[in-house]
Amino acid sequence: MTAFQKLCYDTLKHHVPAGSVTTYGNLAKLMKHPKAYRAVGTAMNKNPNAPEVPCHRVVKSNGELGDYAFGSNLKQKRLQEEGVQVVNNKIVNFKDICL
DNA sequence: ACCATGGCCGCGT
DNA sequence: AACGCGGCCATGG
Repeated sequence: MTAFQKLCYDTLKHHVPAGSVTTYGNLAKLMKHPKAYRAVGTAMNKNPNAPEVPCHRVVKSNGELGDYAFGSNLKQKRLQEEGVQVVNNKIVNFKDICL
């Protein structure tokens, strides 16, 4: 496990509660690596222990689900179980629940 | 050390 | 509103 990955997982775990979501780009900013959003996706893909580490709460900047290591269908399921509405592969009220 | 690839982003057309 | 395109950066071969 690299330091960068640990930073991703910790930041995510501490900054994004159930019921809300964030984006790869935003998570990168929170880590003080504003331009590493792409690398964040790579890290999420490695995804050590989901859903312990809530990588399913990280979505695209346009409100679409984005991908998921275990299938975007499962990502949607996980989100809905936390009360996040998803319709047509997009987050409902994205602007309101995105940090 | 080099190259390619990805759970991406924003801008321009 | 839908593409295309270049930029960015950690990983793996």
